[in-house]
Amino acid sequence: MVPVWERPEPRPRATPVPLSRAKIADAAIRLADAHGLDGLSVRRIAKELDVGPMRLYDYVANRSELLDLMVDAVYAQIAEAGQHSDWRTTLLAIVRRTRAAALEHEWFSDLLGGRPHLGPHALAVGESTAAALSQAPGIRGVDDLQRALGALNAFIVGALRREVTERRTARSTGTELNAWQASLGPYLTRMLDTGRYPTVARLVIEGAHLDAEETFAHNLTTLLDGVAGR
Amino acid sequence: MVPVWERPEPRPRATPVPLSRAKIADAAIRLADAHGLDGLSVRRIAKELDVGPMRLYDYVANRSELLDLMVDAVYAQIAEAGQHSDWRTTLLAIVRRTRAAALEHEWFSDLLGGRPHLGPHALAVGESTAAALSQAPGIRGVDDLQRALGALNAFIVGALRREVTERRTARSTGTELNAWQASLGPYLTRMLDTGRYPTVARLVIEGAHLDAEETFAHNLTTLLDGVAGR
DNA sequence: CTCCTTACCGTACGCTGTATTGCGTGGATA
DNA sequence: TATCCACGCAATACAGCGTACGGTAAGGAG
Repeated sequence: MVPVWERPEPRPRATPVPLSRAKIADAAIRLADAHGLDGLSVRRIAKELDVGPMRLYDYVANRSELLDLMVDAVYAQIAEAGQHSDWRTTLLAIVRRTRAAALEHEWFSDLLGGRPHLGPHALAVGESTAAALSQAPGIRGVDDLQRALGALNAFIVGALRREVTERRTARSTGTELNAWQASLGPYLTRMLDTGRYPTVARLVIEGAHLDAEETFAHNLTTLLDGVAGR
Repeated sequence: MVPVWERPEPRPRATPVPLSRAKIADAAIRLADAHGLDGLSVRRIAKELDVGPMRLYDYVANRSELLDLMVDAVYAQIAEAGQHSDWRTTLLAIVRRTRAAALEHEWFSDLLGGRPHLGPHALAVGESTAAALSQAPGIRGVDDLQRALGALNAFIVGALRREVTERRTARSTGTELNAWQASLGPYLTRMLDTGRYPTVARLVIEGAHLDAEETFAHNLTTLLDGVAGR
């Protein structure tokens, strides 16, 4: 089976609102932004487009192909980060856009690292990243590049997942304040009061005020320094 | 609502095979190992235990609490990494066990970073990690520790997700060889032949032979050097 | 004008997680 | 020991999911 991006879009019939993969992806993204990935069903997308559920399967083979489409649409956003003069600013631009995209479309972080991203825009981002990284000092051959790329991607995936997860729990316990205070708070408090987790306790108590963006940037810098051979 | 780990297990009746949270988690883990997270349903677990589906809801509030239980069971495995004399070997031991667990239970990597891990064993692992890391030179205060912990966790989550994903696609295209060769292979080949992704092409062609474990260890070392202020 | 192909759509199936209802039995109490 | 009640357990039911399938109607060709 040929991947989604390669199949020709079925020629639209003379319908009042002809469908297209882009339209489907847009609707899906809108829904996922609003209700999360769990609230995203083929049927809801179809309803959003005023269409029977099975119509979508003329454009997409699976639900997961639909997710691929959404992911690549986000990569298109990310790919708009231009090339800069030196490798580091280029990388910083790409990563910053990635982070922005992940915070705008939180479901994106749920999909990060979950399946290979092979869409054309994902490849474009990968190309820019690899090209920039290959310019770094300390990257001598293909092996160095592959390793460094792995480290960078791992950090991005992990950090963004973490940040989105934190943001979500903060939101769910913020809006419904009693939830945190009535269940997890006391539970955690009691756990920490056992004295079995002194370091964690210190972290929870003393260190809640770190700015997420600053932390992200700091760690990214550290990592880039590391792979660039300092 | 009190979290799973805090609620008392319902006292088992005099049934031939009394249920327990541990037994449920075991069965669930067995099934998830065999059929992945998608093949894991409450009903199948119940059938595995020769029990009606709703029986499980006496021990667990919903499916996601069940996943929490499974995750914490894996953390119990990881927590067996003992303490060593210096911070670095301790960390290496923990991380190595984590990687082993993720490769043994591939679904674990799907859950990594997806929701806060607050089970008692997860907390224990967190404590060991934090305690070890706080001994590293270059970590001066709580803020440094929090940042470094974030970087380390991000790397672990991202790297393991990546590795498991690669292993999965390799397996699915290895067992069903024509699948890769007949769909993704040509697609990728054609994409790379466009010349739009030269660096990626170089990576795909020249650099497939890197050992996963070695790469992981290398990058981990780099990162630890970085956060420890070298 | 007729026929045939083909794009489309409604219906249906097996599955999911979970709420609810009712039964039967074990243990505490008189 | 007899009684009763509470509670452990099962079966049924429901809404929603992804998607296979078969009929229908419409467009182009002869």
